[in-house]
Amino acid sequence: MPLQAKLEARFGVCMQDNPYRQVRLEKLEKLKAMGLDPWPAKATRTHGIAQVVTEFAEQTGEALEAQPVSLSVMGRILAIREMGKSVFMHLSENGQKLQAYFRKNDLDERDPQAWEALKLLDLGDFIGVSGVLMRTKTGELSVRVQSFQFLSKALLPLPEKWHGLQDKELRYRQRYLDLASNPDVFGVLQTRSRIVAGVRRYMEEQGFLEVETPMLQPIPGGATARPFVTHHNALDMPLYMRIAPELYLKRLIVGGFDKVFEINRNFRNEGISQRHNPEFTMMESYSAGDDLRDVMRLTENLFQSVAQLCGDVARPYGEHVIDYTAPFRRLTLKDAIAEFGGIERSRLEQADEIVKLAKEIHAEDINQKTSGALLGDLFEHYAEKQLIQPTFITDYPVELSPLTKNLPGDAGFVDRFELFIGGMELANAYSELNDPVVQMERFQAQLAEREAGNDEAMLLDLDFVNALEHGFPPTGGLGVGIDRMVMLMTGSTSIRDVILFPLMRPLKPAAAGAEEESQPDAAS
RNA sequence: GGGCCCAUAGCUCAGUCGGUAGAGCAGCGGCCUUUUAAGCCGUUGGUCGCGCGUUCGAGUCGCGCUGGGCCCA
Repeated sequence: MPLQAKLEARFGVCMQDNPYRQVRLEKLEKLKAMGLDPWPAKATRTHGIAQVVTEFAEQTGEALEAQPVSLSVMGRILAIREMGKSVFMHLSENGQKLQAYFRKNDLDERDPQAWEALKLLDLGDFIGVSGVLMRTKTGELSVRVQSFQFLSKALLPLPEKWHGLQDKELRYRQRYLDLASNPDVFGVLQTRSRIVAGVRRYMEEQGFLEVETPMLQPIPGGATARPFVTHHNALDMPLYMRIAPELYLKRLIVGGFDKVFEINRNFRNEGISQRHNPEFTMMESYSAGDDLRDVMRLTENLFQSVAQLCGDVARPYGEHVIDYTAPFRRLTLKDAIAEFGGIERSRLEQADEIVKLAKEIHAEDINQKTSGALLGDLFEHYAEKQLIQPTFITDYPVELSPLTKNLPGDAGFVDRFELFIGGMELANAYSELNDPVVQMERFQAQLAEREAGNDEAMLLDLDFVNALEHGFPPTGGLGVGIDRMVMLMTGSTSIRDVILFPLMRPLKPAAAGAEEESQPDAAS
């Protein structure tokens, strides 16, 4: 597929050569000659198509004849079936379809040139139709059109009506065409919006207050990840796109809020995969007075509630059916390694045995890693992908969790869970570390790691420690990956299918133009 | 980062053993006043992703590049 040429044909210098566009430009001229406005400012209508489809779903043809319903709707033309002196079209609006039925006699009654104008309609055009509802022989609800109006003349054709747009690259690059021609895609992304609304409603019902904290941060914190760097001109300082809102949300707890949450984007400068997009959406919450057990209940009830919102607590995903009925299974990290790796549990208590096991799976940098970090590698290798049904993994090594409270009487492990579903990490939660002295020690350990070359290790945020010094109540914190939640709920295997505009590499170094623009800006 | 695969008409896809490129949809011209991927007749449309090579001859074989997909780490 000559993608470059195609996109140039759509956007670039060759656009005038597109024969489809030429034909439509000629139709456009005819329209204008007839005194019609191809792009009027407003559509006059009485109903949305979805409204008509649901409101009159049960009305019989006889009922519609006995008591005629006059209405006006607008939609995009998705199909035209011409039959001599009558024409059928499917109009689409917001993912719903309604048939329009044009008869020459009907149109002629109102406007002698309407039939001629009808022939200037193309697939992809938006029109408004006014008429009466009817049912066809086969029972399809239709508008018998008395008059119609151009609302937008499309100059380029939509993808094929039956197969839609299949090429994944084109689908992601030109999502508007994907949405316009693939009803399933439209449905998934519509469901995403409903899920986000459902999460928000659930959190509010639990007494949480939605807040907004900085996306541009001078010190990126709250997670171990590489940030995107940007620059503030007026202050002449580097700023970082946030990798997590955690440290700011916790400041709000210090400030006296008892239950807060935020649904927003995080940005991590790492690779792209079926489960990773550089910008992704998290719901993060903190509730004062709660510990990890409370957060578990909050989390499992959230997932159950969202699954119900999507239709059923048992939802298919790939070859599995996932049951979101709370409570979810609880399993410690070590028990998970033992269970799924078929490993003697006692070996996981001995540092030298852990090293042996790590060597067996060819873990990286074994010599530089602590036992705790190696346990993390063992878990990833043996257990993660096996965790299909919702499972809380608990008791994480402290090395992997610098912001989490220790388990009582155990300096090596912390009171944290991650929720795994469908082999993916869906949520991450802590009993939040609220001892400022220990927090400072943890930051210093992270700095040491950074010195040793780990550029994902956390940076010291002194103001955050200062906040803790003023008193931070026991708090349960939670982060939920919204994109992955939508993947599970909609049966999508790639995160790109649940993000409207996933990041794509530009086709050519066309960003050259953008660079030229930004440089004088940066210099000013 | 490693491996495998894909790129042919606006879209969806064929293209055999290397012999000057095809279908359906869409478009254009006709016929058809209840069609449903409407149907029937005719017809336009190609930098076979880009480059180099092998060959008398390359969509097809080789190498490189670009973009994408899948699997693995």
